[in-house]
Amino acid sequence: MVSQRGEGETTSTPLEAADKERARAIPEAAVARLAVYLRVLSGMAESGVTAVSSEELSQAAGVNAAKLRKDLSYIGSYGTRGVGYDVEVLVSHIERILGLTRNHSVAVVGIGNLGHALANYGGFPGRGFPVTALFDVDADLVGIPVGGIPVNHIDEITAICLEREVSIGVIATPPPAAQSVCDRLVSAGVQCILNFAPVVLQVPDNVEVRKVDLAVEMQILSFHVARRADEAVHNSNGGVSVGNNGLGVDGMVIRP
Amino acid sequence: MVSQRGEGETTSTPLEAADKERARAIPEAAVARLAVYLRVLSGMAESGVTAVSSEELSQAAGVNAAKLRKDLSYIGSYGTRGVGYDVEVLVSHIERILGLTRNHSVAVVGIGNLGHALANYGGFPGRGFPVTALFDVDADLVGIPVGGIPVNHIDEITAICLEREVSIGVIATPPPAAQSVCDRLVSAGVQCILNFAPVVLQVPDNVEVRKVDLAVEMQILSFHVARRADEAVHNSNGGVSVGNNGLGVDGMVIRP
DNA sequence: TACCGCTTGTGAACGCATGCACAAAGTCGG
DNA sequence: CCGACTTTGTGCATGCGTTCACAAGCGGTA
Repeated sequence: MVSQRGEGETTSTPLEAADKERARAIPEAAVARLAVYLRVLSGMAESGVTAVSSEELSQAAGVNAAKLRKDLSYIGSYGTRGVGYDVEVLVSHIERILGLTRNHSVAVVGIGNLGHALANYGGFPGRGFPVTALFDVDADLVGIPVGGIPVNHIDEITAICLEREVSIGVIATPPPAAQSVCDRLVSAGVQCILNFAPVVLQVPDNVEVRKVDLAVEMQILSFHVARRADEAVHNSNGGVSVGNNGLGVDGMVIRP
Repeated sequence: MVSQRGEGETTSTPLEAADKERARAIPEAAVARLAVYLRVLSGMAESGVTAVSSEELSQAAGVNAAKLRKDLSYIGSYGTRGVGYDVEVLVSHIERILGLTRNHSVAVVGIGNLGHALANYGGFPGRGFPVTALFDVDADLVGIPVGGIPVNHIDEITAICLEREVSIGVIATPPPAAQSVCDRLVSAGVQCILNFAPVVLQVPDNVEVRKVDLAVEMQILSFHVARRADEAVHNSNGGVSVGNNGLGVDGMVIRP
C-alpha cells in the first residue's frame, strides 16, 4: 500500500492529477518547511539569484540538507543533478503545491490589540491572503475601518462569510468568546481556522484548526530556561541539590 | 543507556534531583501539551473542580487519553488509581516542571502593531512572565509608555537586558532588523527567543529559538484548503482537472 | 565522444512519538 | 474483611519523520 509515490513518472497521467495524488502524501511537517523554503527562495529571487544548491538553501532555511532534498522530493523532481535547483521553478512549484495560486479570503474576528495588528498586516505577509472581513462584538468598533477594511458586527458573521466566500477564519477574541465564534465560522462554511485564543477549540472532523498560543510558547521557553539552569548546577558541581535555585535568577528586580 | 527513567522510585535520591533528571527526558512535544493541560486544569480549579480523570482531562485538552497519561507519567506518578488526579496537585507539579515557579523577565523588541499587542497583554497570559523592557529604533516612540512600560531605544538593549536579567527576548520587528536584534539579545546573555519576524534566525547552539510565523501558518492552512478542494473534485466526478480553480474562490472583491 | 566531478533523489536504518491493551493499585459497597 | 469495579501507569507494537549513504544523472572538459 501507500502507493509508492511514483518513481517511474510514467507520462500516462496528466500532471495536475499526479500532483494532487502526491499532495496527499506530503507529511505535515514537510508542508511547514516548504513554506519556509518558499520564503527564502522568494528572497533569493528578489536578490537576483537564479540557481541554488540543496546545501545553500538548507543552510538559509536552517535545516539539514538531506531533509530539504527529501521535502522537495515530495513535490516532484525539479532539480538538476550536478547543478542544483532553478529558483524560479522551485518557487512556482511550491506555490502550486501550497495552493497559493488561488486567493484565500480571510476573515479576522476580534478587533482588539491583536486583531488590529493582524488587520494592519495588509493582505498578510507573502500575500495571496486578502483580509476581506473584520468582526467584533463591540458596537463602538463597528463601521470604523481598520487597515482599510470596515468592521462588521459579529452577528453578521455567517452571512458575510458565505457571501465573500471566506476560506480562512482567524480568531483573535478573548478566550470565553472563542468557541462560540468558532462555531459560527464553521456554520458559515469556513473549514480552516487559525486560533490565537488560548482555548482548545472543539470542531467537527472536516475542519482544520491551527493554533498560535503565546502562553504555551512562553512556557516551553520557560521549561528550557529551567533545564539550562539545572544543567548548569549539575555541571558546576557534580553534587546533588545545593538548592535547586542557586543560580541567581532569584532576587530579580522586576519593575511593574 | 538513557537511564530508564526510574520505575523503582528508590527513595535514595532527593526528590528535587530526581525531577531534574526526569525533566531532561521529557519529549518536546509532551512539554507543549503539558502547558495546555496546565491551562485546562487552572480553569477547572477556578471553577471549583478538585478532581479529574484522565478521560475528562484529555477530552478537554483535545488529546488521546493514553497520550495524556503518558505525558503526565513523564513528570511523575501523582494520580490515584481508581480515582483520578487531584487538580491542585497536578497544577503545582506541572508548574514546577515547566519552571513557572520562578519569574521569567521578558523583553519585547519592536513596538509596532504586534509589539503593542504583546506589551498590552500585561504580564502575558498565565502570568509569571512580566514584561520588563520594551525596545524600538524609532526615536519618536522612546520614552512613551506602552502598557505601562516605557520604551527604550534599541541601542540600550544590551545594558538593560543584562541589568534586568531578561531571560526571554521577543522579536516583533520587521524582517530586516530581526537578525541584528537577535544578535544583540544573544550578546546580552538572553538564551531564549520568541521570534515573530518571518526570518530564519541564525543563533549559537546554546540559544533556544521558537518562532511564530503567521505566513507559514496561513500557507499550511492554504495547503489544506487546496487538498480539500481536490478531494471534493475527486469525489464528485472521478475525472481529471475540470480546471483547477473551478471552485469559485475567484471573483472575490477586495477593498484596499 | 568519453571521462570526471558534482549534486540530486531515494532506499534503508534509525529514533521518536503515538496508541493499544493490560497489570497494578486503589476505592467503594456489602 | 473481601470482592468487584474503576482508573492509573506502562511495556510493547506500530507508524511517522529524520538522517545517512550512495547510486543515478548531468554538465563541463579534453
